[in-house]
Amino acid sequence: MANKRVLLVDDEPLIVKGLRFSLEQDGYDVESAADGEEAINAFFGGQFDLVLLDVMLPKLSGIEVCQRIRERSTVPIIMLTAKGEDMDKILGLEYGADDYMTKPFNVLEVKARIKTVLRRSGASGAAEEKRVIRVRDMEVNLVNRSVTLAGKEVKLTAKEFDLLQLFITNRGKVYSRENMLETVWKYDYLGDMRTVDVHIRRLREKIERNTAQPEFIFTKWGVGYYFTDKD
Amino acid sequence: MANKRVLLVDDEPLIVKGLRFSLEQDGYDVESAADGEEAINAFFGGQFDLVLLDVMLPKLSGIEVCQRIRERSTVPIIMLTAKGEDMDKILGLEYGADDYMTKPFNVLEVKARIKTVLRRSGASGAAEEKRVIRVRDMEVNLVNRSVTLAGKEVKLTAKEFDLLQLFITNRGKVYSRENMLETVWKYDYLGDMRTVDVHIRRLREKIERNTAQPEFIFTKWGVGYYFTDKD
DNA sequence: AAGGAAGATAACATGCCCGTCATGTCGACG
DNA sequence: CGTCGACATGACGGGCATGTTATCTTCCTT
Repeated sequence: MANKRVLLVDDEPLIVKGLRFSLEQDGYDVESAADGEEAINAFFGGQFDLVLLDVMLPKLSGIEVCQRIRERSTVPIIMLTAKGEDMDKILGLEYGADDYMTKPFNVLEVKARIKTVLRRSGASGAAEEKRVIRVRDMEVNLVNRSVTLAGKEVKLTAKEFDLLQLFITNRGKVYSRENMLETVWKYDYLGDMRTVDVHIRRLREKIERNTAQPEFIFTKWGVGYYFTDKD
Repeated sequence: MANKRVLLVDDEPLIVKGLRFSLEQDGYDVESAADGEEAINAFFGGQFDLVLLDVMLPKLSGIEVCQRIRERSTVPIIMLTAKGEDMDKILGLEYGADDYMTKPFNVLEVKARIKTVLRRSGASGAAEEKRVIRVRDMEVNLVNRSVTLAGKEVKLTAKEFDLLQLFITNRGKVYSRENMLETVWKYDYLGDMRTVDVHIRRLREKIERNTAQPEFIFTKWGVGYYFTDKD
């Protein structure tokens, strides 16, 4: 099946970069536009399954773009709004947006919303993904956000679960710390890289029987971390 | 349309009482059973749209009951498990449960899970409920769990949002403090009633322009609180 | 085998949510 | 109109999630 095509409209290069990277990782085809006019041209010049649309745009505001698109299309639209921006009418869907997200967000959130919106619009297409992932005696329920190890529930914090989800849904893939910060943290996070180490450690303490000899999350020296289901 | 029928199986009267009350409030018909044998008899003696099933039961364990039901029915089943109980196989759905919840839970959670499971099983029946509720210039998005007031986002904590959700989806209904503790708090909460007052206050501070003259959440003297959309 | 870089670990700091308590204020009713 | 009980408010403290820093350990390179 062809990849889903996403039109990403934002004038902040940082956001475009981060989202493009992660969405392409997930098998979306991403086209981007940096202002309202570009967005309109791109949209009507192509075929898209979803539009991610910043509200505050040069030339033509996201709301206007949204309305213009809605005049001729029912494509799912997710609006991106800066915190504190006046969101009247967006949420109420008067302009036809299907969902919105407040900046700053993290990429995992965006991906989750995209899936929800696509599923709701019926255009999901993608085979229904696994809700429960098992690796040996670990079970991760992505709906519940719960984890059991040998049948016993393990309590993870939000970040720990996000990390585990990233790893377990991309087994074998090595993630650098930058990578993880880009995906699991909000995109405006500018803190220390060691933060990742510490979260990995805490996660390991909860899911590994022996943190010195992990069974799930491995260290790739000089690169980052990865998850494996091989013994 | 006829009410959804729920079979509630648990041997702890406190749980049965609390869930029964809240579910009936929401328009479910609730029948209950206190042990495994009763459960089987009740189930095959009637018609149910959903089963809530404690794992630890006298006479016949919840897992056995689940299996027996599955031999002849695909009714949605949500298992209730005590913390730390061995959940192998339950989550993996080997015995055919559709979801599970770890005790202690709060009633709002249970209701949310019930809706999800019913929707998933296609038996939802109920008209798709509103995802966004508007009262004057307040918008509450139950999917996002976000609230805007005159277009500006208001950040609520989990409990604050739960309270608001309870109120706004039952406008005009007066809730006593016991009532709220039963619904929004976990059922084993045994603390002070004043706790409710404080949460109401904090919620008011965020959504009321003037807490002394509320527009949304009113005090019913000697009884409790209620939400109204009237001016 | 030694040294240095990278990772693991421990300890601490901060911020937020939540519950409790003490005190202030208000509303119902005699 | 005064009193008492109920509600509102302010302040405090515990607990948890998260991030930072310092120190120890391990692994790779030479």
